[in-house]
Amino acid sequence: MADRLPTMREVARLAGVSVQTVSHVVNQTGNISDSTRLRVGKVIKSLNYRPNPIARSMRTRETGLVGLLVLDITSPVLSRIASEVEAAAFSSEYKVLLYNARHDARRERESLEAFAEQLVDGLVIVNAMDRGQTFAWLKDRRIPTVLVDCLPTPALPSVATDNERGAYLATEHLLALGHQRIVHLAGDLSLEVARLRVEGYRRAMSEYGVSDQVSVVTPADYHWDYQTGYHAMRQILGDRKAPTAVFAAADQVAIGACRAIAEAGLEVPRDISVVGFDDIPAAQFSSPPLTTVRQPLKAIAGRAFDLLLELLNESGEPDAAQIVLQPVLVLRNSTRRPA
Amino acid sequence: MADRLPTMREVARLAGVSVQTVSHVVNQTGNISDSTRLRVGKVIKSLNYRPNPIARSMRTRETGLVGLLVLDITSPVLSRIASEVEAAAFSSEYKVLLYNARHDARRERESLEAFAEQLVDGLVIVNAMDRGQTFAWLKDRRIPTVLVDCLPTPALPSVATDNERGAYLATEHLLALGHQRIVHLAGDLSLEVARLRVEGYRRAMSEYGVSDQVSVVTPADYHWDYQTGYHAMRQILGDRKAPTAVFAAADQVAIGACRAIAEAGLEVPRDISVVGFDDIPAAQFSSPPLTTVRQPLKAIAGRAFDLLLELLNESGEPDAAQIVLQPVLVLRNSTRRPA
DNA sequence: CTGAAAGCGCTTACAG
DNA sequence: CTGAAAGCGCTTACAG
Repeated sequence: MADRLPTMREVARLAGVSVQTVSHVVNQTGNISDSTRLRVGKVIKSLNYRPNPIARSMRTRETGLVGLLVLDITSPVLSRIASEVEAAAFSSEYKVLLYNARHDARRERESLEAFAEQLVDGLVIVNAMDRGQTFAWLKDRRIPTVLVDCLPTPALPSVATDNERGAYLATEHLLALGHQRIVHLAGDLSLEVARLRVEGYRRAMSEYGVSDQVSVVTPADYHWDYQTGYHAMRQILGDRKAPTAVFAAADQVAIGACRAIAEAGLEVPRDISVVGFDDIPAAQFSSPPLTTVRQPLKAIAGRAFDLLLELLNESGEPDAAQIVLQPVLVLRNSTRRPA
Repeated sequence: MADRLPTMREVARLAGVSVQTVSHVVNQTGNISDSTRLRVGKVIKSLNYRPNPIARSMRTRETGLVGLLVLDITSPVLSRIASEVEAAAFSSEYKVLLYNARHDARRERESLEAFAEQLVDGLVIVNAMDRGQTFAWLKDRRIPTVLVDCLPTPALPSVATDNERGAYLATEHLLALGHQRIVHLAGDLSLEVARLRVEGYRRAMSEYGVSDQVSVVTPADYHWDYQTGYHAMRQILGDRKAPTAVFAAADQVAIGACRAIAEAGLEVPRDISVVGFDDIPAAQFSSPPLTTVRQPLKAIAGRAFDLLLELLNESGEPDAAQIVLQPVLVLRNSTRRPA
C-alpha cells in the first residue's frame, strides 16, 4: 500500500484542533462548539476520513462483530436463518463473521475454538452437534452466546422450534388419515433436532397404538439432503413391503424420496403419502406440492439475535432463556388416505 | 466482564521474560532458545493465553478478514459459492465477514461503503448490481477486490461463468430438438448475468433463423426464485398461444414454471419443454428431473479466492485477470421434441 | 539469544 | 468548550 489512509491525527492537524476533539465530533460525545464541529466535519469530508475500526476496538474492547456458526450454509433452512441473523445484526450495526462447519465435526470444533480469540463480541450457534462441554467453556470465557436448534445447555440461552411437536403433528396427520405403516426417514442423529423429530414420531405412533409399526431409517453419510431421501427411499422400496406413508425429517429428504417413488413407477400420494419438515421454498413448488411442517425461521433468527443483544448490553448474568417456538403443519397435496 | 483475559504481558511476567520474547515464541519469529521457548509455552498453556487479534491487527495492519458480499445468501447458487469461498478462506487462515444484500440496492451500497472502513483485508463481490463507479472507488482505496459474476470492470480481476454461452447452449438444445416458439424467462436485468443469458438466447434464436419468435419475459418484483417462474408461467399460459418450450434463467424459475404448467393440466416435457440454468441440487430431483446448464460453482469460488490471495500477497499492481469458466449442458427429462 | 523503545490509531478520564 | 496524558495489547526494528 503506497499511501496510507488519513488518520485522526491528520484531521486534527488540518482542522487545527487536537485528536480528542476530532474523536468527540466523530463519536458525537462531549461538548463541542458548533463552529469547531463544522470545521472538523469539513476536513473529515474533504479527506474522506473514516475512523479505523481496529484502533477503536482496541480501546473500546468491542469489535462490533458477531460470529455465526452454522452446520451448512448451503442448507435452505440454515441459509435462511443466516440471512435473517445478518439482517438483524445489520440493523443493530453489527457485522457477522461466518463460520461454516460443512457438516464436519472437526471444522466445527476448530471454529468454536477460534472464538476463544475474542475477535467477536458475541456468538450465534445454529444446529451444532453436541458440545455441552464446549458450550460451557464459551460461557467460562464469557463470550455471550446463544444457541439455535441445538441441544440446550442450561447455562446458555437458546431458541428452537418445538421439533418434537412438529414431528408429532406430521405423524399424527398421517395416522389420522388412516396410515399405519409409516416410515420415518431420520436426519443426522448427531444433531439434537433430528433426535427430537424421531421422538415426536414415536410418540404419535405410540399414542395411536401402532408402536409395532415404528420404523426409523437413519441414513448414514448424507446430510438432510435430496440424495439422502432418494437413496433411503430406494432402499426401502427394494427391501421390504413398502410403507403407505413416509415422514421425512426434512423437506429435501422428502423431495428426494418422492423422486425415488416416482422412479419406481409409484405415485405420491396415490401409492405413498409423504410429509416433510421445514417448509423450504421448494416444498410448495415440488410435484406434488409437499405437505410439511413449517418452521418459523424468521422468528427463530429474530429472537436469537434479540437474546444476543440482551447479553451484549447487560453486564451482569442474565438468565438463560430457553425459547421454544411452535411449528405449524402445512397441508398440501403429497398426503391422502391410504388406498 | 469481571476478569480480563491474560495478556502477553502477564505471560511474560510469569515466564520471567520480556513481552517481545513471548511475541517471538507465539509467532515463531526470531531466535529463541529451546529452554525459554518451552518455559514460555508452558505458561501460555497454563493461562490458556491467546494473542489478542485486534492488537495484532493494529500493528500488522492486517485483520485476516475477507469480506464476502452476496446478493442473497438464501439462493442455492450463492450459498454454494459462499460455502466454497468460506472453505478456501478457512484453509488460508482467513475469516469471512458476510454481507448479504438481500436484493436491496441500498443495502448493497451501504455494505460496499462499509468496506471503506478497512476492517477487511480483501473483498469478494458476488453477483452485484452494476456499480462500475463504486468498484473503481474500491480500487482507489486499494482494497483488494475480486468480482464474481458481475459486470466486469477493467481495473478489477473477475471470474464468471460464460453466461452468454450457457444460455446459447440451452436455447440451441431446444432449437435442435425442433422447438421454435421458445420463451425466455429472464432474471433480474439489473444484473449482468441475467442480461448475458438473454443475449445467449437471442443469439441462438437468431442463428437458427427464428428471431421473429424471440420472446423475453422479464418478471418484475421477484428474484430468480420459484415464485418468479410460477407467476410468469401462469401469465404466459393465460395470455397467449402457449410456447412449446421455455428457457428459464435459473433452475428455481424453471421449477416454478413447471408447477404452473402442471396446474394448467399440461405436462412437462410432453406439452412444454423446460430448461433451467445453474444445476442446483433440486434440479436433479424435481419432477421431471430438469435439463439445465451447470455452473462450475466450486471452481468459480476457488479461482476467485486464489485471485484474491494473489492480490493480498503481491504488493504491486497485479494485472486484472478476467477469468471465464465454461458451463455445461446437463440433459435430463424436462425436454423433448415438440409434439 | 533476549530486552528496551517506539508506535499502530484510537478513546477515556481529567484538568483547565 | 478543548487539550495533554495515558494506555488498549501487540510487533518491529534495533542494540547488546
